[in-house]
Amino acid sequence: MTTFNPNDIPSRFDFAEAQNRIFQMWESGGYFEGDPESEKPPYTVVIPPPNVTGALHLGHALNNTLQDTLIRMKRMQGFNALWMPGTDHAGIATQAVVERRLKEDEGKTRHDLGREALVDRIWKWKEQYEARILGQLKQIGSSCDWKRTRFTLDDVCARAVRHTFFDLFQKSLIYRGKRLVNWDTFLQTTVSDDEVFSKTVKGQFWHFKYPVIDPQPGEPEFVIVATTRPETMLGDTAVAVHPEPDRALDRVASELREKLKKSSDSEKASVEGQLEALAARRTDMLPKLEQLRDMAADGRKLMLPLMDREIPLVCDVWAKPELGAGCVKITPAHDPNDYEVAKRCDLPMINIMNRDGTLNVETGVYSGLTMKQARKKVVEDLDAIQLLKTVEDREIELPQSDRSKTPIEPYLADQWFVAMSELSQSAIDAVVEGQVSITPKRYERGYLDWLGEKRDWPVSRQLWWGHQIPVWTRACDSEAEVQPLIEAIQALPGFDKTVAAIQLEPCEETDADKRAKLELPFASVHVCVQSGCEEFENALEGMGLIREEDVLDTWFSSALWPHSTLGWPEQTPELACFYPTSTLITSRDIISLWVARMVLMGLNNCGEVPFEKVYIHPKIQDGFGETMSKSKGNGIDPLDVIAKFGADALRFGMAHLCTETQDVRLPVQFECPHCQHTFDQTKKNRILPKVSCPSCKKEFSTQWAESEEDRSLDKGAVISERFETARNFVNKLWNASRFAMLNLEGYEASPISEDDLTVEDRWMLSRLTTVSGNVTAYLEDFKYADATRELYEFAWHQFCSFYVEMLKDRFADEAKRSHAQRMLAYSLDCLLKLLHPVMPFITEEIWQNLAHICPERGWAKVETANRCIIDAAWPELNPAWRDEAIENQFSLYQSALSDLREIRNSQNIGNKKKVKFSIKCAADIGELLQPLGIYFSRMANAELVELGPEAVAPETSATRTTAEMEIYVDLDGLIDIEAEVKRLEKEKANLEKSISSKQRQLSNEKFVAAKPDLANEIRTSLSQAENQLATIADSLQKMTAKL
RNA sequence: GGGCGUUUAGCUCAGUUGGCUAGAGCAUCUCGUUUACACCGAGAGGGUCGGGGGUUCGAGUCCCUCAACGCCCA
Repeated sequence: MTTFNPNDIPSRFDFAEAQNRIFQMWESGGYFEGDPESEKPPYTVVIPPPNVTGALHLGHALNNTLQDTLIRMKRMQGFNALWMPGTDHAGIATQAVVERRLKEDEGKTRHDLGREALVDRIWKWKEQYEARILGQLKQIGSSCDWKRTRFTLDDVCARAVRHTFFDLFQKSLIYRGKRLVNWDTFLQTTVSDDEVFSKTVKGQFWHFKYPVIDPQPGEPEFVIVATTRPETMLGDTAVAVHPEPDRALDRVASELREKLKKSSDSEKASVEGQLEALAARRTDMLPKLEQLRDMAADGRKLMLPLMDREIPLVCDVWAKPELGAGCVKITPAHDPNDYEVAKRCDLPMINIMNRDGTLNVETGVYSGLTMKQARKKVVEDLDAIQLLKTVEDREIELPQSDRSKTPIEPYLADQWFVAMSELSQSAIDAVVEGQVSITPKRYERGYLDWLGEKRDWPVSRQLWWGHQIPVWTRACDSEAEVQPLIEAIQALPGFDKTVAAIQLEPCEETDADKRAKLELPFASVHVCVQSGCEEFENALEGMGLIREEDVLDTWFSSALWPHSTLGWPEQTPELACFYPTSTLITSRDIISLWVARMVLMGLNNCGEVPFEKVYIHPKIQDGFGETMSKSKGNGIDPLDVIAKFGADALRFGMAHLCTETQDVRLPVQFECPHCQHTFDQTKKNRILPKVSCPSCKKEFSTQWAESEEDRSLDKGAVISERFETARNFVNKLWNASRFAMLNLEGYEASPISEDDLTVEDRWMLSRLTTVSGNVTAYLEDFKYADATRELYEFAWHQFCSFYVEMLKDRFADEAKRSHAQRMLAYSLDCLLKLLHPVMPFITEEIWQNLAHICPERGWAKVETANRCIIDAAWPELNPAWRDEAIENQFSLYQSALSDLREIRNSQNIGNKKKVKFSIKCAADIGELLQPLGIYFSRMANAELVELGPEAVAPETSATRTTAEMEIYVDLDGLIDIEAEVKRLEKEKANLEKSISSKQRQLSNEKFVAAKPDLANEIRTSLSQAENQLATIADSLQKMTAKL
């Protein structure tokens, strides 16, 4: 071990070297570990598990910085802190990545591999990427208890999932039903709504004629319907007309008139045109629409062409009388709106599609065709029998799968649902009654509204990667089969209510003939099996029950995260100690998907809310106000920021941006790998595979580089200059500490008596007390920006710029040296601790360096410093040290100092030239300033020659005034009269403005009557300002005379 | 379409319950290497607080309205 020598400390913090070393020291020292046996009060945070596939982005950096800052403060405050880490298996996202890779590298689909082999591959992928993402979190400095790292698909979580599913199944809160899903025919899976994007494409709008069966005299022989998807007509089960076409047209017209009032001139013509068209329509079409409505009411039926199926004419508001023919064909199994109509009108739903997107047996001769082929044939066939009326070109919105980039087909499928009514209510109550608080409070509303809808939660996903649903099913063709089957199951060895639960799902189709035709069973028997009962599962399979292939929605396992990670359903010591957790920190887009579901699952499984507080942090956008994403090319990799600025700067920058109301805008720059020049990213250059540096003109590659040539170029980092401030602050702190250590030679710890404290010592103690109190309160309230602003201001502009500067004089004085050293060590100690939660690495490094010279610290009481800052005690200073009088005294000094410096600047007097000055002020003010008078010399190279009521202005002087003082700088032989006159004139104008505004206020009788105290304050400051004005006017006159 | 939020200096943001001449960082300009730090120090310039209306003795702050932008849910 080398001996520590402060002279060896470099002038810059080598964060790249220190970060890994320090992190390993913490981790191997067990500092991150929560102890379930501890006597200390617990404080728990569970990480929002990042997707295993994803690389870390700045949103993660922000999210984890905030969690780490909080958990580090709590750890220092003496809590038994546990930050629970882990990753999410992220169902479709992960499977899609691996499948795409399989396709690209080997030209295979998942079906070529089979379920087991594919899942095996995904696990391997997961191992690789999980290590990467956890490594990234560690680089940020996250003090998670890494030994406890969980994965939503590992054994512990799987047991919790299975246990929960079984419990809900048994309570009949899980059931199977039909639902229209977004079907990706390429991946052959459902896709959630947020994985569907809409694309505008050129398409056609076909108008068909459906014959009316037995039209009454005067009634039309055909009904016209229009569609952009002709092939879906094979699954039509009705045609709808509006029940009140007259009123519907009126409403549209009145909406248009409203719009006309508001619209600009350019829009007016188009709206007026629409109104006219509507009026014409009312004349032409309304009688026909009303007739159709009456026909529907009368039970008229239509003949569905090509299929020769009778379908009803129904009334429903989904039909839009203002559009097309005013009638709409209803295909319940393949259109979300039609699905709703079918539910309202009790229509049959005919599924016409196979899982691969081809048409099924329901479509007769069209069976086996793709949608595209079927479209062509349907149109041709209709045309052949003269039922195709017209075709028009039109732009249509086509839903696409975000994963496979292929069109989405709406599809009716068997799905498992969680019944939400009771569960939602419990989660609503938890927030309404205050067991869970959400910060900022405005997010409560979205949470409550979403839960209030109590929509059942579809939890099946047609994937292979995930928790396979633990239900075994057998279809029974007749009623007679059901009871014997159930009895046989109950008679199986080991059957027990704790092992298996049975549900009977009768077929929706009650007509036996139809069931036979559609090959539907009479009923399905579902058996849910608890975990760890493989023999029973085998027995079920022996009886012909087949396990459900679908897996659960990822959010199902995420919903259990706060308790599953602690070992539930086992009653582990961890669960007893750390549940409910304390705080959850996450982003707003998953409040309903994740936060709400955790609350209701926590209540269901544990009987207690999963966390007491939820903090929703801002989202990060680029300089254009767009969300950052890899697909836009504007995503900043936190590791690039760490490489350039250091982890502490990244963290401080993040926390500094984290304000209450605003999302965070972070202008994005490229950094040239050749010359390190940084320049703004634009919407143009951020999508290029290579960019040339405007400074050195050399080219570098970006994330888009694909060609061999582009990829051979060095890659440019995507960063943000916004972290410079934080990096500079890190450097400032580093150098202030370096200075301290260079001056602490011969340090001896011993208590300082209160009587020996100087004014500046008392000021520092007062400031430390105030700042530590504020920072603590801010962090407890999630006011990260306020906390970091306070620390920045204090550390830089008070501790460094004043206290350390003043200590320099005291170090030079042998008699004062030892005392000054002790005060410096003490205040630096406090400052480091306050900064540690936000800037853990540099504070740990300085802390341990400091320990080499000052192992014992403190002013009133001396104690041996903790070995590591990470678990040093959080500063809790005696509130009695807050001293407003001292802080005011200090600000007098500061304002005098800044006036002196301003005079130096405006008079262009070099720093090396010593000046003399006087301060004229009341006697009591003079007494306050006296002890600080010596510091004018160091900080402004100015000598205070006279102080007090008797002070007079020298013959040639520059004058400044404050409310309490007049400052005269003797400028004999130095003065730039013109500059001084200019300055005085400006000052005079300012004062006059201020005075007249005060006078105006005071002459306002209502104001003086309403706020007498405030009026008095203004009177005082008015008289001060008038005095200042008199002084300035006097000086101005003298100076002008010399011109 | 419904809900939430934002609009303050060239840029990114603060601005408590309405109250004295609206603040910070970066950028710009001027000066400066005095025993920590040029990733530094001192100073300066720069804002009719998105538009309009209202309440009030007094509005960046409260209310109404319009506009633009962002997010969430349909």
